[in-house]
Amino acid sequence: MSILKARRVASNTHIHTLALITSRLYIQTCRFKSTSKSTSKSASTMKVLCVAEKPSIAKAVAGHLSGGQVQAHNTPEKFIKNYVFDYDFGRPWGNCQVTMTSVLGHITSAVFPPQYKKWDYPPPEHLFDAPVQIITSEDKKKVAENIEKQARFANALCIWTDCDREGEHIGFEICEAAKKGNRTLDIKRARFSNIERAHILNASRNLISLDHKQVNAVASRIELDLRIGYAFTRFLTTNLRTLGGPFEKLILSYGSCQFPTLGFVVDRYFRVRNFKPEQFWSIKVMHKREGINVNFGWARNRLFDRASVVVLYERCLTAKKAKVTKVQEKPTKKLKPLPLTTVEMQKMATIFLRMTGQQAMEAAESLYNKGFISYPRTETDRFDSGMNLRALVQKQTTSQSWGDFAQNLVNGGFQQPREGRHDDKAHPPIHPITYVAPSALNENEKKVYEFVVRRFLACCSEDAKGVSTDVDILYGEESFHAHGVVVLERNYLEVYIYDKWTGTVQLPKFVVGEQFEPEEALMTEGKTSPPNYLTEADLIALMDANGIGTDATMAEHIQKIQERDYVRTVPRTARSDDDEEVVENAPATRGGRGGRGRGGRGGATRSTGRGGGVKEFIPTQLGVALIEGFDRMNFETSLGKPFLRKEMELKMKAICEGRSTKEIVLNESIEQYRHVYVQSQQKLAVLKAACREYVFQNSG
DNA sequence: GCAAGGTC
Repeated sequence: MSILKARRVASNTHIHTLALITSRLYIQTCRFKSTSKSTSKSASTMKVLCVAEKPSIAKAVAGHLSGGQVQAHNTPEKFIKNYVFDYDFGRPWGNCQVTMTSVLGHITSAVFPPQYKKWDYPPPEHLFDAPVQIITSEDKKKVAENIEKQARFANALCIWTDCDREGEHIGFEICEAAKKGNRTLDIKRARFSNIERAHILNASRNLISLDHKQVNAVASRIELDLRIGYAFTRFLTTNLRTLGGPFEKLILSYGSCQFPTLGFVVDRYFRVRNFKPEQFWSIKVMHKREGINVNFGWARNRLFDRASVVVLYERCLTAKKAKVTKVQEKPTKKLKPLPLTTVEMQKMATIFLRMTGQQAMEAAESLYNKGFISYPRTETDRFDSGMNLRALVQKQTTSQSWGDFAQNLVNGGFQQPREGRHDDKAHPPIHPITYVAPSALNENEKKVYEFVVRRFLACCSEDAKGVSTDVDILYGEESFHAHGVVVLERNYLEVYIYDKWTGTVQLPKFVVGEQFEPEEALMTEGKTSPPNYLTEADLIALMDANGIGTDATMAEHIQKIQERDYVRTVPRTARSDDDEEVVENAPATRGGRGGRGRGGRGGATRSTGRGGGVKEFIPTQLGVALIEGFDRMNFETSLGKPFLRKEMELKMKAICEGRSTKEIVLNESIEQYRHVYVQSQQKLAVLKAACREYVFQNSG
C-alpha cells in the first residue's frame, strides 16, 4: 500500500512538471485567442486549492479571480462553501482549475494529554514541562476534513489567510490539514491587505512562501499562554480554596491578559483612594464689553500658597487698570476624525452609544455578517489609495438622516480621508459597505451602524473651520488670558454628532495698548480632586497602549475579569474637576466680604464621557487582594503588571525578525515563569494574608 | 473547572 502511494506521488510530480510546461504554452495560445477561455481542460491542468481565513474572504477572492464565472458548493460545515472556477495565476502555475474555500480562524488547539486533567495531581507546576499536543479542535473537524478532502484533488495549495502573525499560523494549520490529504502539494501564500479587485489580482500573481518565523512566534505564544494560564489558575484556585468562605467555590483564573487588565483597574483604585487633596488659590478677571462677559484666566493658573496669591491679587487691585498686551486673531480648525479602528469603535461605543465594548463588537459582527459594514476587527486607520470611497458615500445618499450630507459630498464636497499611522496589512478601516434602513436592524446594530456611517462620512468631508481670538492683558504685574473661537464652517461636525466644538465664545473687540478697568477681579480657592475610576474606554486605551490583548479580544478580557468577580462596574456619579469657588469678590478689601455666593465651580464637564450613564470599573476586594498579594511578594516582575505580556510581545517580534527562535523563547519564558511559580509557592502566606485582609476584613 | 487567539 505504502509503495503504491509512493509511486503515485512520484508520477504526480511528473504530471506536475508537465503541467507547468503545457500550461505555459496554453497561456501563449490563449493570448491570441482571448475568446476561448477555459475550453481546453486537459488532464494536465493544474488544480489549485485556495484557502482563506474566513468565508467572507473566500467569497470575495473567488469573485475577483473568477470574474463571476463561479460555482458554489455547500460543505458539511454550514458557514463554508467551496467555490470552483478557472483562473490563470501566471507563472509558474498558469491556467488552473481552482477550488477556493476557507477555514473559520484557527482549526487546531494546544492541549495537555488526558493524564493532566486533574487539578491537584500531577501538581500544576508539572504543566510547565508537560507535553503539549496539537489537536484538531472538536468544532473544526468538518472544516479540517474539507481541506483534507479537497487537497486530494489538488496539485497546489494557495494560502489566503490574513496578513498578520495569527494569519500566518492559521496558514500553517491549513498546510498541515491539507498535507494529510496530499503530501506533494506545491504550497504558496498570497499577500493581500484588502479585498479590492486589482489588489487581489496583483496578490495572485505575486505569490510568496509562508513565513515560518511568524508561525513559530505564534506557536510560542499559544504554548506559553496554555502552560502559564493553566498552571497559575490551578495554583490560585486550589491553594486559596483553603481560606474558605467565597474562595471555596470560586475559580481564580490567571491569564497573561486578564491579570494585567485587572492590574490597571486596581492601580487606578489605589490612586483614587490614596489621593490627598491639595488646597490651591487663583485669580480670575472678568470684563463685560459689547454685552459679552469675557473671562480672563490667570497665566499662573493656580498656586498652592495662599499668602502669595493674596499679595499678587492685591497688586492687581492696586493697579486698577489692565492693559491689553496682545490681540491675535487667526484661522483655526478642528480636524475630522481618523478612519475607524476596532479599538476606537469600542471606546466611542462605550462613551456615546451606551454599550459595552463587547456589545458593540457583537453588533458590529452581526452588521458585518449581513454585509452592511466591512470587517470589524482592524487596526488600520488609513484607507488604501485604491479604494473607491466615493462609491461608498454615494450609497448613503438614500438615508433620511444623513442622505443630504452624503449627497453634498458626492456633489463635490468629497475630501480624501486623513491617514493615520496604523496599518495591520490585513483589513481596511471599518466602513459601511451598503445602505441599510434602520428598521431592518435591532437597537444595538442601529446605533453601531449609524456611528460607523457618520464616522465614515466625516472622514470623507472637510475639517471644521473657525477663527480663534487670543487676548492677553497685563493687570498689575500679572498676565491674564482670554481665548475665544467662532466656528465658521461646521463641515464634518454636521454629520459627526459625537464631536462638539465647544468654547465657541466670540470675544469682543480689544486693541493692543488700550487700558480698561476690569469689572471684576476674583480670588478663588479650591482643592484638587482625585482622578476618576477607569471607564471602559480608559481601560481599552490602556490595554491598547500596553499591548494587552488584540482588537478582537480586549472586550473579552474585560468581560472575563467581571465574570470572575475581580471587578465590577458602577454608574459614574456626576462630579466636577477640581472643586473651586470664589473666596473674595472684587473690589473687595482683604478679609472683607468673603463672597462665597457666586458658584464658581470650574468647568464641570471636562470632555466627553463624564456623567451621563457612563460606567466606571472598580475592583472587588478579591481583585484587590490578588493584585496586592502578588505585589507584596515583591517579585522582580509582578504578575499583575503589563510587563510580562509586553516581554512576550517583544520575544515574538524577535522570532519574527530572526533574532531568536521558538526553542529559545520557550525555554527562557518557561524558566522565568517557573521561577515566579516557585516564588509564589514559597510566599503563599503573603498572598493568603492579603486575601484575608481584603476579602474577610474589608467586606461590607 | 483553567489561557489567548482566530471566527460564526
